Amino acid sequence: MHPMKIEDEIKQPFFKDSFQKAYINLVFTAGWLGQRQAAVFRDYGITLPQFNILRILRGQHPKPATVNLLIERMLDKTSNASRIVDKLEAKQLVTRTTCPSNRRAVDICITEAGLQLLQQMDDAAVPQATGLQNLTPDEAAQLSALLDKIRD
Amino acid sequence: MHPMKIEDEIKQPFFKDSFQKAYINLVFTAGWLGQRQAAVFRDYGITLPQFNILRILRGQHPKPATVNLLIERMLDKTSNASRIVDKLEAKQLVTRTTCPSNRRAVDICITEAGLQLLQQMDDAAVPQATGLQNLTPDEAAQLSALLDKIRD
DNA sequence: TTACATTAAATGTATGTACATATATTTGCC
DNA sequence: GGCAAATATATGTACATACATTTAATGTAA
Repeated sequence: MHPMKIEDEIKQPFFKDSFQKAYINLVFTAGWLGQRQAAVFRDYGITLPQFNILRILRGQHPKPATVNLLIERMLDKTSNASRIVDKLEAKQLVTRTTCPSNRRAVDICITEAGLQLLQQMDDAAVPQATGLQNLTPDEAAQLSALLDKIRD
Repeated sequence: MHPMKIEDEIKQPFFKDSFQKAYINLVFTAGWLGQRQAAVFRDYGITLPQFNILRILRGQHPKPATVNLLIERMLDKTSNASRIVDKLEAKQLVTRTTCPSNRRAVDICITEAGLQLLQQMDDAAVPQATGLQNLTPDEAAQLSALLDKIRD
């Protein structure tokens, strides 16, 4: 199931124009990458969004983070950080305590177990498996530039 | 909330390398585009996956499609076509009848109302609103080539 | 023809997304 | 102080994803 042009992947012989083709390719490839990543994370008992939140928390450690800070730094701003933290708390990878200085807010901290899990994944070079290995550094930069331009 | 480099979007001042940056940019941009599309579809009472299935069914019309065929042509192969068809059936945009020649399979057809909805969206140039307007045709082709290479 | 594997679709369960709303706390203004 | 607006988080609901399991129909081989 290796090299495949996008036309073959979705069995659509042609596209209206290069814009439609690029769009479909973009959505498809993002899903493709996400699924590969998810498969790796599954071995560690967490999901990609959970991993991303853990990573943010490690960046703050030993300082706590609030839900607001997590949302700010997440890739998907509209997702529900609160419920992702629920799952991490259930796995005892993070702790939740109401912030003493502002009792509306919640201080979220990564636990020792959480840090160990991330370390274990680092050691296995999991985050490096982004799946863009087929590009040269130059091509990766080109890709970033094109994507930035889309959102301008 | 317009031009923003990816560093600003997720408030991460720098990336490990151009691969990590391109990866994060790719996932973020795909989500960004998806959200814009979803907002447009909402006006028509359907979601993006529902729209994609309707489009496939129109391509087959007046021949029916099976669930298997839908999965083959969908962008996300692992999603659950059966349940997306449920929603379309509830809105009477498609019909489901067991295939006479193979009673395991189900013949799915787009209804007149479904065709009219798509026509209405065509007229409003909804599918054209892919959001890649900022690229030149050349850049769109470049983007497609890079994405194909990622999956090689 | 019965028995077993294969195929097509549906269903179950956990997770996440998207958006609206609710609850509690704090802040600012009179 | 008291009250309205703003803020921080949580909850509700609909939809979709991801993957395992189930149900029914078909194919195949002893």
